[in-house]
Amino acid sequence: MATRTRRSQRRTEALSRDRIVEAAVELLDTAGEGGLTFRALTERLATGPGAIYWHVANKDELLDAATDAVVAAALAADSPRAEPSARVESSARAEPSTRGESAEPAESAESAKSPDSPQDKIRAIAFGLFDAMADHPWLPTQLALQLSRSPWGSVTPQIFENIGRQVRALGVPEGHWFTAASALVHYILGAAGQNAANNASARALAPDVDRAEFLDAASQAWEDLDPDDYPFIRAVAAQVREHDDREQFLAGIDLVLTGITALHLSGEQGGTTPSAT
Amino acid sequence: MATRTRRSQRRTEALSRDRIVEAAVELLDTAGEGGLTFRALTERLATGPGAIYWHVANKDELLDAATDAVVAAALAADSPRAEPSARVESSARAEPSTRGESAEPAESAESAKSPDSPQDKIRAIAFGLFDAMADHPWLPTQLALQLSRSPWGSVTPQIFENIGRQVRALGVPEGHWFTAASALVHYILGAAGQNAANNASARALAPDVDRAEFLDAASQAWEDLDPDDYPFIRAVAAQVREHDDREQFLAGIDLVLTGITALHLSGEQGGTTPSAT
DNA sequence: ACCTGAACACCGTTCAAGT
DNA sequence: ACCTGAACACCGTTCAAGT
Repeated sequence: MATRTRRSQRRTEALSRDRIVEAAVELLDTAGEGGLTFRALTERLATGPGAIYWHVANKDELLDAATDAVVAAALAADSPRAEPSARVESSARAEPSTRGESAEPAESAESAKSPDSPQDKIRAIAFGLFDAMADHPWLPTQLALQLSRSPWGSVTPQIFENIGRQVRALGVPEGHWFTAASALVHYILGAAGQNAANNASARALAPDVDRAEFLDAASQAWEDLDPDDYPFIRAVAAQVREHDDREQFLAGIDLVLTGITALHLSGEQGGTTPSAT
Repeated sequence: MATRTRRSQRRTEALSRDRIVEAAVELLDTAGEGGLTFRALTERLATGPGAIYWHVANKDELLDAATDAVVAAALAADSPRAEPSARVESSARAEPSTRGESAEPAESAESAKSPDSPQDKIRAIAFGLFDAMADHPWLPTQLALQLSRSPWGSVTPQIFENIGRQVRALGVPEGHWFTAASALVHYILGAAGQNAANNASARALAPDVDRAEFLDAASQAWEDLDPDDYPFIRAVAAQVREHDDREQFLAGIDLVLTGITALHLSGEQGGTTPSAT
């Protein structure tokens, strides 16, 4: 059942790489990672496999292109105007604690009260990716796969560059640029991906229950672990349940930002690498 | 050529789940991610597919078991005696800068000079995973896949628990346990995986050149990017080339540790989550 | 309880042939 | 230049049958 063939458009608009990628994203969104096959794709696009292979080298390239497109859209979205909590929908209470709480998060000397400080821009980028992963549950996996296929593929540099510019704007000494940007990128990708995976799993376990209810099921799995083997996890399980995902995510970012600021407050002459530059 | 069937053992020892997992790991190590097929497995174990399916539900479960085994070994290795730089081989110079440099990395009040401070233990766990990924290039990918399949699968809790205990030992207030442990785990997994991917790709590009030479090729790819679109990446590319991977990895960990310490120096009453515990 | 191996359904990819 | 669609090689998984 289901799988309504929306092929009613009757051969309008010729096939193109962009249309194929677009169809691939739709297929991934609706049918999941396993739903993207060349047969499903040919059916949706009303062609044969050969037509697709004329525009795209192979499936990996297609997946990379789909990943690229979604990430690029996420990075572009927060560029004009940062809308950090625009999508917060059900958790509007995230706003008050979103700002200036948690251990004075690293406000740099100069651009502290500016509406778009580097910190704010970093948070905006992070939430852009966070939301993209929530919208496209296959993104984290594909991101990881592409990263291991070709670490200098198009996506990683995109993210790294965007974060890196803000790190530089933060006033971090050049010797620490790579370390600081890496720490941010890895945290953002990892935490956002983890969160997306949590949501996907919870949704799978309990298809149509309320958010609160499935969060219950999620941390329940942690609480079911043997208390002798996993005392720490058991201890944080309850904590996790009570917390808003976005709030938690933001707290982690601010933690890393704090570390970065502490770094460049300490020594200008390149701490970790005495022999560098 | 190659593919020497080491099946000369002549049907000794019966089939078991452990033997299958062991064979799977060997296959993954030698033939890569695509090399693990049920046909290759049956050949190596001299049985039929049915025999394997009696011990293992499906391929995903087999991959999960292989991942579990390798991660468990990595986590167990640093438990008795921390040997942080035991494998450093070519980069012995990592030692002097490994300690107490870079922005005073978070030495907690009490157990500061102890041979096995929580910080040291965290670093040991991190390098255990770092080395495991270097030995098993398929690990990062499988780790990511398992994470998105079932976030509460056996591996994540293992890592989280190990790191978490040290976070607690660090004196972090309970309200920040999850945030601190998350930041560490995500950085460690992300950075170690990225590094492993870099090595794998460089090895693929230049099969048997020296380390220095392939690092060249690696950062070369970054330097080839359009300077107008990627000014930041171009700027750090040279920096990356000159740095030792393990040193860089450690610097990131210390950065996060610094952020964590700053966190709990600021306020004991649970910064991010006013309503928590 | 544990293993065999032929068979099935499905998938990515190719390619001679058309327009 | 762009598309068609039958065909190929390969893979995960099943299952009736053996011991």
